[in-house]
Amino acid sequence: MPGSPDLSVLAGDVLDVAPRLLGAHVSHAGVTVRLTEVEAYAGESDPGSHAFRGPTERNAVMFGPAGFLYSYLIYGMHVCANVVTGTPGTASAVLLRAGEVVEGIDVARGRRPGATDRDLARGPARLCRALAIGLDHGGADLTIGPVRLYLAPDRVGPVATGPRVGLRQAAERPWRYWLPGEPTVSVYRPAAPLRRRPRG
DNA sequence: AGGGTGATTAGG
DNA sequence: CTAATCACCCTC
Repeated sequence: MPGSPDLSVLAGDVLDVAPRLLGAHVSHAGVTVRLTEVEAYAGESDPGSHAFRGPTERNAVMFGPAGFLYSYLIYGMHVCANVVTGTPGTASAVLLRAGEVVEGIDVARGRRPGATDRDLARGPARLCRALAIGLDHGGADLTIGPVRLYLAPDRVGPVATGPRVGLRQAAERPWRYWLPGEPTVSVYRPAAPLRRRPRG
């Protein structure tokens, strides 16, 4: 259910905004997902962020105003989606890591053959697949569409935090946020160490 | 536990 | 141009 279409809260600090996105709804092309897990990326001050080394063609939208979509291709196969936050110049964003399909589940099933309902949007690339979010949607205004974001009108209960998934840089920052107890929260191994440690 | 896949980026 | 890297998912 749509909350407020006013996304001005996204202009705040990304560490405040990220947990507020839990419980928000993302809608596109017949499917709606309720977010259960996100990660904060703090732009040029964050070694884990795509914007750490400054503006490039790919990350340009992150340097713009809040409320736009940053989508990118990872490992030659998968698309991941972020909501741009903060004020122009800050380049911060929130990665949409997982959610529960609350609308259009038959459509989502068709896009994720073989997946269980729990896994339909469990993981950032799976979430994009279930929602049919592609690279073309990068730069889209989330208040106008086609991809729409509806913030949760009220507080959503307890929020858990922990290290972000899959990063080798700044892996210790506890900037992953999720709704504890939700079955749709993604679970993946931490990033592999650069070199194997000597046995011990 | 291991492999697929191709854009993006820095550097010569 | 080359080579390294990569905010992942699937299958074995």
